[in-house]
Amino acid sequence: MAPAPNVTAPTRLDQQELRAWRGLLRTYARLTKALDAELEAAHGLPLTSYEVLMFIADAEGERMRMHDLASSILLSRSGLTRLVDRLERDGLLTRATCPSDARGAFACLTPKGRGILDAARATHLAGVRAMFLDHFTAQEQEQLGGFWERVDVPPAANGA
Amino acid sequence: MAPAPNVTAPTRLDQQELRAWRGLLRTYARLTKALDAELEAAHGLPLTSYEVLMFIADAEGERMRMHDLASSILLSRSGLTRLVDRLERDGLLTRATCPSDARGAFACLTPKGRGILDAARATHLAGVRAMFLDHFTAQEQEQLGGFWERVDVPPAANGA
DNA sequence: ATGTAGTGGTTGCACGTGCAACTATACACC
DNA sequence: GGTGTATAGTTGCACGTGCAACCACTACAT
Repeated sequence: MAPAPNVTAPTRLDQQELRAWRGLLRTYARLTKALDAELEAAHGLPLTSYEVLMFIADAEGERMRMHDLASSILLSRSGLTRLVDRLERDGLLTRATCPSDARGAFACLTPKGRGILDAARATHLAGVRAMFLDHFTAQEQEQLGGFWERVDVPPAANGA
Repeated sequence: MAPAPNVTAPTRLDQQELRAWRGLLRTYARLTKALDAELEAAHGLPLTSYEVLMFIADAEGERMRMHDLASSILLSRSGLTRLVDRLERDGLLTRATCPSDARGAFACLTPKGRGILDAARATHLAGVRAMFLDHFTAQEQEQLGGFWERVDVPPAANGA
């Protein structure tokens, strides 16, 4: 009912803003829920556990410092501690103290962890593609990547 | 429909897939966390509570059925029950039984709830714009909306 | 009317998470 | 060498959430 979609109502989101924003929320919620369920069903592995294993597997020496791990998977350090506890209990990884810094601890992938991860990775990537990536052309994926980068400026500083 | 990028490594995401996918995860995590903190700091209102109030406020008669509310904000029904408990305790809304169906309950906005919501809405929308929407042109927002719609086909059926 | 299935909402319980406090180690400075 | 500050990781605690079981009511069939 208005010629100017954006300017009319600063106290409301207009139609396209709404679609862009709530779509993101919806998509994230649905995808992560579905992918988590899929992974859990196929390998008894929650999504967060998968992410930990994946990051470690792709790191040099198949081990990572707790701190780096926490920031990689966007989890608090305490949250990671418990998560690693569980994974260690299940034999998917072990802790090792860091030789150069006695404060630090490594989380190291075990062969069992590697095995489960390899299987889970196939499932998960297929899921990510089927539910998300395959809906876009290569060019659109590129574009999406650029979109995220734009948004990802931490505090201020929108470098013109 | 691309000659190469996708096909190379089925067991890994290629660079652009990675950017498109992990960017989504990152963006969602960062934005919701920041927006939640902002809202909490400014009005003592967690993001989920805000969403409940917002949906109710925009509904006819400023009231909504629990079930509809739950699906709107992507929360389990039990989760919503507790959330509404809290909001009711804080006087932001009240429950009312449905006259036409005695099983049903309405969640109704109170004047206090309306007041807080109005204030919170300004904060939140400004945040959403500053952190997200303003990084895109109107056309790009439109495009994003289309992207989400594509992904949002529930099970199969990718209607050509 | 009476029974049966289905739906709306709430409760018991367990789980994953974050925050703040704490311990242990590293590093800078005097 | 000793003191103070920062950092790595873990623990106590409380909170929000989902699942499954449950109750209340409706709708429909007999």
